[in-house]
Amino acid sequence: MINVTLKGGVVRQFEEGITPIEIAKSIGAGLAKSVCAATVDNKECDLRTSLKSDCELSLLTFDDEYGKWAFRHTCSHILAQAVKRLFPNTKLAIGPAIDNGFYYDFDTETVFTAEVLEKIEEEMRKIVKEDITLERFTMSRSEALDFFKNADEPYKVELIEDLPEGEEISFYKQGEFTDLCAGAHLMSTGSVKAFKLTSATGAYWRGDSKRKMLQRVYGTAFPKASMLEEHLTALEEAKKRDHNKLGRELELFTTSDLIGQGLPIMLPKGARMIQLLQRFVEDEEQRRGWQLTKTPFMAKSDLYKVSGHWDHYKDGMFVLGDEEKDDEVFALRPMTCPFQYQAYLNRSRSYRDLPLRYNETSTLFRNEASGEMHGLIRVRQFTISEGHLMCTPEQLEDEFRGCLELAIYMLKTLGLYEDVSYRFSQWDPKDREKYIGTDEQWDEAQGIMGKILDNLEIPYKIGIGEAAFYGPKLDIQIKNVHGKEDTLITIQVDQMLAEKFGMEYVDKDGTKKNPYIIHRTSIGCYERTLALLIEKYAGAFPLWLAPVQVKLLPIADRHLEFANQVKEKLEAVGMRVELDDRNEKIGYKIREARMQRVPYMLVIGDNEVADGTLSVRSRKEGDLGAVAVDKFIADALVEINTKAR
RNA sequence: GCUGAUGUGGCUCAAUGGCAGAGCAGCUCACUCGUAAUGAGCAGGUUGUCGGUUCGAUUCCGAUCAUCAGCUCCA
Repeated sequence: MINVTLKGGVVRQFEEGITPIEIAKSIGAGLAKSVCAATVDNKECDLRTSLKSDCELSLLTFDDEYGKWAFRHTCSHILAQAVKRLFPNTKLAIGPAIDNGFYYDFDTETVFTAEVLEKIEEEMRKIVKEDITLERFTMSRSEALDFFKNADEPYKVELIEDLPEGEEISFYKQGEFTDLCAGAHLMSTGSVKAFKLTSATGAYWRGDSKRKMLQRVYGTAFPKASMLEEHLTALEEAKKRDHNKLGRELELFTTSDLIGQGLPIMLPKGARMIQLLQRFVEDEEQRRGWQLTKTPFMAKSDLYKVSGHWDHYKDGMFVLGDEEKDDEVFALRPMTCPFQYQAYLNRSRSYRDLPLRYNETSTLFRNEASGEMHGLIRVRQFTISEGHLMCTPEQLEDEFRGCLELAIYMLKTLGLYEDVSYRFSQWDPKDREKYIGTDEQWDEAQGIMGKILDNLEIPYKIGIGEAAFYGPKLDIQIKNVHGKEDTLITIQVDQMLAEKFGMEYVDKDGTKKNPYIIHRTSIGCYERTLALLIEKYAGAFPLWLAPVQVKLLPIADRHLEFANQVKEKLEAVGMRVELDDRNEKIGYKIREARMQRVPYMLVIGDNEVADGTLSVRSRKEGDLGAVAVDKFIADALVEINTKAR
């Protein structure tokens, strides 16, 4: 007999070898039906695992992260089984659960069009109805290899070949379908009550663009139809916030086939917002001891040869001229680093000059591959709140913290702070040619940065192979409305480029040393940040950022004179005001102003003209009634200056 | 760059191997109106671009450009 500690600290005795599913059944039929996976002594495991000794057991349902994972993973097996039934020649690759769903990669001649996906769904419904039991069993590595060689599943063979010798390999079998698989699964296909295949796309085998492109089917699954329905509705709602749609509707930006891909045109309202952000950033940076530089948009190839960009980044640059034919070749800058270094090199530096903080509102050009552009998030020309900070080793930690605090201040002001996560981006020693510097330099830089991050108690995950070619990064990540993650802000530690450029300072003892350099952005790229703001606020921006803050809505022509007086008054204090002087009904004018997400609509009629008031309508709270003009202005200015939402 | 889908007035969407249509937006006129759409009229298109097949192409075929979903890459 063994003692099993259940939820709430209840200890119960069971026969040795009992499984979590049996324990769930002993507790209740309802739980046995809804349980998806388990943890034993906080280790995730399958419901079929036999328990050999005293342990702590949690039974996980769909409400638990890992339960969800097991549920959706099982659905990916159902998908694979259905595909194999319909298209027996299909070769299977991998099929994991992911955020909000699952996918499975297939190699097949059949193109998975929408109609084919419908057929596959139909077959999946049959498999669910058949309520097939999933059986877990194991094989040795060599048996497993033979099994998949016989089954003519080359991708599975490759996966097993990569596993260490002597490893016991687990399988799950459901009816005629058997798949290689670690991790937990449901007991039977019948539990997967609601699912949907959402899309089919291409995906490289093992994420390697040199290898074959497979077909990836994405789907999602829930225990109840109502939950699926809710999820799909939420996706539809999210689409309405998509900056690429909303930003165009609100006339913040547009694109032109004649100008080209990844080159958005900022329309007056979008340009105004970027100007507001830029002024805010430059002022705040100045307050924090940053000095503005203004450096050229292009340079001779020589500069990039010193920095290493020519060797490591040339494909990503717009090169002007032909290296073979021309005496001099120029390139548009993809980064500001080497330009600001030339500012540092303007004269000899002493330790007294450090830390030296250079910022710049810097437009960059990157020749992104054609399939990678997306709205304002991924573009070929963008403007970044750039900065490079030269300091001594002793100053590094404090200065790094200062950069991080600035970034956090920006995020909090924008209201994005709660939405970000941190990634410590490290190099990949297996991919040596992507980086400059020695192993020792990388170990040192990453060691220092790791220590700083730990001291600052930042909760980060590690991203191997995500470093810049010259050093590790702290990336502040954010997800867009579709759940896709991008880097919003980055802070990097670099101890290599100073040496390459001969950047030195004279230390107290009279010796020359290379400074550490922190590369950082405070608010990120204005285009990308704007995109995230559009999605965050669904276009209803905080008052300080709203391109139009107030719309004046006179009821009839005779109110125009007063409306114009109010307009002048508001503009005199710097407010952004529009006057809707068309011959339209007030309801119509309000409707339009609301669709433009204007924060305050001011209705002006006979009463207002007589009393010198404004009938204030807030986009959030609706009709607020009459307010004296001066009071409205005073309140609005407070709201703008506190950057309150 | 790769896989797949899409491309029809400013926007949302119809239609067809034989004169391209609607709603919204726009313009004009009337209405001067109190918190999410007043009515009437007018105008707006080389069906992304280039080429091919055809008596005839917006429709079929090819190329190209752009957009979307994803992969790879990346701020």
